[in-house]
Amino acid sequence: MARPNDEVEAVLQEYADLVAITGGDAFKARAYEKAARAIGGFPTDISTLDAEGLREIPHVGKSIADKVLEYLSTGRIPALEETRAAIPPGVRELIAVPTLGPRKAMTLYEELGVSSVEQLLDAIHDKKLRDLKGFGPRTEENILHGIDLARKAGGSGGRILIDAAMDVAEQIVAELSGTAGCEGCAYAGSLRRMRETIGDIDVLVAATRSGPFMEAIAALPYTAEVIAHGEKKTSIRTTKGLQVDLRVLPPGSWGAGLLYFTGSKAHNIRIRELAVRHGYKLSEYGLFHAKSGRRITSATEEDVYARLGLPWIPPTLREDRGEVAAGLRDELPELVEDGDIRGDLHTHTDLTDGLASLEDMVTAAARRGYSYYAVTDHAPDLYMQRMTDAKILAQRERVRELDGKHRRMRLLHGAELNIGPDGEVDWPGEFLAGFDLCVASVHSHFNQSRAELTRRLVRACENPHVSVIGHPTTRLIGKRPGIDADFDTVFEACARTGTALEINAHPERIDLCDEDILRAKRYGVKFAVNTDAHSTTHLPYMRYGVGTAQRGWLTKDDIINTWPLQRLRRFLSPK
DNA sequence: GCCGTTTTCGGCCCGACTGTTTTCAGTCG
Repeated sequence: MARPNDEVEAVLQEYADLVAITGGDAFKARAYEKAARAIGGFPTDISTLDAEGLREIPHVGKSIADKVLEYLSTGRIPALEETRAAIPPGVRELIAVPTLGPRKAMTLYEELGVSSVEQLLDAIHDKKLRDLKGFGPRTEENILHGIDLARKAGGSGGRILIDAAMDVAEQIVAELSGTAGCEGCAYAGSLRRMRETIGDIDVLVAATRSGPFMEAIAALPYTAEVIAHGEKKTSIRTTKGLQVDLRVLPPGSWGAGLLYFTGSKAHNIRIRELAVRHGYKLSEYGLFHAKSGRRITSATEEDVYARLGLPWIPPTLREDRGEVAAGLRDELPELVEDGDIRGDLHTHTDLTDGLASLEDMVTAAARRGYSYYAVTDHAPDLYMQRMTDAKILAQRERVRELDGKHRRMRLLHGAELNIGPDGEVDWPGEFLAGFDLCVASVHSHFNQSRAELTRRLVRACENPHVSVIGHPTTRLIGKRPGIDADFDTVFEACARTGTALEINAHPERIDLCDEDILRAKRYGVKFAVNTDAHSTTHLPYMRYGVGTAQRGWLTKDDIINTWPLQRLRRFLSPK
């Protein structure tokens, strides 16, 4: 089930949309949008807050706090229901069509009575849009195209997994970097912030002449369509339906441009407000004096932040979750980095469902420069893996033989236990004691009650041999929601028992996610960033786990697989 | 509707591109 925060976020966002559609005060609509986002991302369960507590959430004032309380106690907000009554639900559906916004949607409804995508298609077919002011033949085409795209994107909201976006972005950056006149090229946007899914890719180029880059991107083999083509910006759609926006900036504007296009939007608004308070104006072209219009700086992100009294803020923190305030106090966390990771603590081989042999996995891991590496194949309770005591003990022999043979990397022999319906795991304590570490994860019975799921995870934490809870929510992005356990209780149990929570770096999982990490950290939990690699090609997924850990404000000390082996072993020893 | 070391009123981030316009509204990020 959705957290109350998510539910209220959706309700407030709906109200914001309806205010915009009905032509209400645009600032009021934005106020509701801001409050919706703030509540959705707020770490505390809002159903536990009173009016005073609610008003401590940014952008939540008296009016919205009252509406939230009303919603939480009655499930209704009269003001919202009145507005709903005036506007059929299908009208709101219209603004989900690209190129259709609240104004056009309302014109369609008022003038033609259109209140669904179906009716809109009929109206276009009957050429009824031709008579409307502001609607021309191209508008019709764009709407038809937009409907088509929205349908193809389906329920995923058109976002793709981070690794797929990263592949495309790195190819494009390589291509444009090699184009003559390129003085800088990088991807920005949500990809640079390492969000778990990516809506579109933003690529920046620093150059004095933009033409060659606009032509280069339009000519890429996987460019299916040029959506917009201008002097400063070109947007294309790839053959896989991914939108890429290319911006070419004067080299002197690089820092301000990179800052602007990295976002997030909420972070940008925050620092622009800061700029205004200093008597400046900040745009993608630089930081300017508001009055004289004279440029102060824009060459690097560091320069721009510094003039606003801030240290450089890592992109993964730029989500308006307090990073600006922390920066002003010089209290930004020293974030974990890729190079801090000393080993991977959750990996598989072809002894169970992995694709590569033990030797190949170990060789590939050593090549990554790890100082230790754990092999954690599935245990017997996942019976399709056909694990036996004899097989895992034989594997242990081979692991011991390989230990230290590859660039002196130390090997840990472990297992990924299955957390059964009652919280039990595969082997009794005396057998588990033979492992260097045990990861324990939920693999089935996802639909138990909240109480059962919670008790199940807590019992696993209480097992003295379980050191890490693997992919704690078991979600698969775009395919399966996470289990409905009371994770605050689970986090508390992890902290109490000294059990680490995994940040599973597989792009389909990213589990825990950034918001869960922020919540868990407040309980004093430790984390393990693991790839759950089933092949050598999965080992590089570590970067997505580290990015997610950064988004959760984690430092080296929070993450057990950045620790020296001795300290790690102490953590892994039976509790 | 929210917010406040210039303000409790009067602001609210800022700019690019498209399509319909002939000076600008709407949408998007």
